[in-house]
Amino acid sequence: MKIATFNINGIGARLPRLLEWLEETKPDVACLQELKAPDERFPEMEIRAAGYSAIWHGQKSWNGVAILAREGLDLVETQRGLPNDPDPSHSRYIEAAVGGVIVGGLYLPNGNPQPGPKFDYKLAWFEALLERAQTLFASEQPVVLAGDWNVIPTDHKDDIWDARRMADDALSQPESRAAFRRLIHAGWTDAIRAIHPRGPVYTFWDYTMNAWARDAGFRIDHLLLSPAAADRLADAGVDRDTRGKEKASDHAPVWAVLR
DNA sequence: ATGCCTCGCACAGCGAGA
Repeated sequence: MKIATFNINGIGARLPRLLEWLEETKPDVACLQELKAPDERFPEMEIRAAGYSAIWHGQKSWNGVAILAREGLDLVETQRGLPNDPDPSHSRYIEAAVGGVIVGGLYLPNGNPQPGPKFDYKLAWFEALLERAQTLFASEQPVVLAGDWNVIPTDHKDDIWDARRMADDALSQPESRAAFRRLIHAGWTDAIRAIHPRGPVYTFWDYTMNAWARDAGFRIDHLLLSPAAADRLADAGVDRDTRGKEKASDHAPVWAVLR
């Protein structure tokens, strides 16, 4: 089963690219972030015509998450919004049981500028996610937490093209990284690094600064696997080509295959 | 140090993204 995550940066502007990507890469499950649309503007008909059922948690202008499942797979919502979400007005989490796997689709707050209230919110939201992750972990089911985590795990060139340029950014702060690392220490597996232990693997390239052409990117979109899911991990990667197309999102899709 | 670009909203230019 191939599970992907893709921050599309606007379902309205990105729908043609999204449909093209679904057709080309055929994920079984796709977590989407940054719909930037209220529930009633989710293009359910077009998604269904592409061969996918969907659940979504929209919001006007900002945030918004969805989970798509290929026809034939039962998609059963298990959570909408995080329990103990510090600000439920943000639509940042949706979770479903699909194909025997629990899939949590998340859009972690960016947190800039830091320090400040937005960074505090990022850390508070992370705490609520850690609680949910602990509950899911304890279930001993195969679980995949997939999304835009807005955390660059390390300063290594393998995760970021130039750590100094991002030193003051919320994405690379020690507090953000510590929260991410707590999941790794608790036994969650970073699918990309399990398959590609070394070498640059970027998932985001800024629209500005000619970042894509210079490969000035970093890694913030992750799939974290519970032990029962990690035992089945066969492959993982980034659909870099998607970032190079016209009218592309600034994120590329990331995926993992479970046996 | 700032803007570089893009999105949504709404129809100008701004907030937000990362």
